[in-house]
Amino acid sequence: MPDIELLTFIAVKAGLNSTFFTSTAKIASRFHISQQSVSRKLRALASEGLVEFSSSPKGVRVKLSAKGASILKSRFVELKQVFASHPAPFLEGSLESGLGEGSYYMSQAKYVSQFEQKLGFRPFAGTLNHGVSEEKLAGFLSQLEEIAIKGFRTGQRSFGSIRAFPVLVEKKYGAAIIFPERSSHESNVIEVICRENLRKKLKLKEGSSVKLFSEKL
Amino acid sequence: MPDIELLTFIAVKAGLNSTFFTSTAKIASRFHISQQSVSRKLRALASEGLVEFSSSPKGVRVKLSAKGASILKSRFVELKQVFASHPAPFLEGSLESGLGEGSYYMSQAKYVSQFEQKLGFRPFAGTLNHGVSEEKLAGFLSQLEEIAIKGFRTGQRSFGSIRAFPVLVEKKYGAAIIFPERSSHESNVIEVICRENLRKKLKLKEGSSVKLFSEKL
DNA sequence: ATTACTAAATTCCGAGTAA
DNA sequence: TTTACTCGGAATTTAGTAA
Repeated sequence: MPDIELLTFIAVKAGLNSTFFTSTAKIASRFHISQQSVSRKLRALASEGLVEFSSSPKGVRVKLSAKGASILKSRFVELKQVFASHPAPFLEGSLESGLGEGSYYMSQAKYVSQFEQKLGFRPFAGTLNHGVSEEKLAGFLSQLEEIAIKGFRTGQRSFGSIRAFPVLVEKKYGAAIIFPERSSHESNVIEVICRENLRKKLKLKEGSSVKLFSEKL
Repeated sequence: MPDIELLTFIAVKAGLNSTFFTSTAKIASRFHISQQSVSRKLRALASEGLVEFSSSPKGVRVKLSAKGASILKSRFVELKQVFASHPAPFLEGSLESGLGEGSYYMSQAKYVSQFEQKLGFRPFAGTLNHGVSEEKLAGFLSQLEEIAIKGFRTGQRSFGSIRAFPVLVEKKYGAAIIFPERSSHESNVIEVICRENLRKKLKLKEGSSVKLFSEKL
């Protein structure tokens, strides 16, 4: 595998189209490796066709090749995908059947009172199961406020903490995506608690499309 | 030094904020190295504090740490400097003779309908062959949006995918530079598909100078 | 001052395998 | 199925130098 570190260094110093004159020793001290290694690595990049390279007792002259540039470009595009993505302003999903574990939480007063206090609404007893794309979910969640709902114990059992992300269903109805403590975030199905009985109010049935919006609009 | 390849892979898969569940064997086959090496490298990333990592007999769960994200971010900024610096606002070239392979594509309905849908115009049947400097081409392309045109099969043969980069000819006419799947990008001659018969409209002849502009003006 | 060869030291990798 | 340990061999690095 080509030494991307060094290739990137050359690209930054020389740009895409110009040559760059320096010495292997200078590059070596920049990377805290030996002069010999830089010499070897430069020749390796050249033999792979990633740079044009010539050396003399005066120093080395290096230039990115088209192939080298295209390798770096593809890495740039990858990282751009990570850092420069514009998170969607809403998350579209479809209603799934089933009540989900969440319904049970709604019956626990210690959860409900926290929801009321921290989310600003008292949730309807049922929850919506919402089928979404995992990838879009991650991007959408990253722009939401995260609210911690504490766990507690009753005589019988312990209830774990819950992570809640406030959203607006169809830009209107106060709601929150909830993740019980140990859930992985990797499901295609998320649970949504709502102020009202949205299943009725919006006449939802299985497969209905539902959009969740960020509250920051 | 940390394994940036793997770190980038994790970033692309998991994004900045979510966890990613997979197995060391899957990652291994992606990179063509052994399962053992992936295991070792993941633990190395974790011990350097670049990822949060846990493993079980079910698989591995990985998440980028803040430190890991910042390392990738700095590499992103470096590459941005290289590719997004001062790209030429246009690409000048000269009309070459010949029809090019592209003309044939224009006769394939499955390509044409995709062009129409994704590029926003139905291309004229002919293509322009445009002689340009390879170096300038790379820089110019880097600032353009890239649109994927999918390949397909007919009874007789298969047609590969095409990469298309929307441009404006002479700041006016909707067009796109196209690269058939296996072409190398390293030719001096690129093919341009246009909304109209520019050869007539602009009274072009062989050797005529033509300027392609980025659509983002 | 350079680059880069040779050889020794070091690191890295993966097959085999336990848990 | 998993992960990850051991260990022998492969690959990489660098010190010492020649040119």
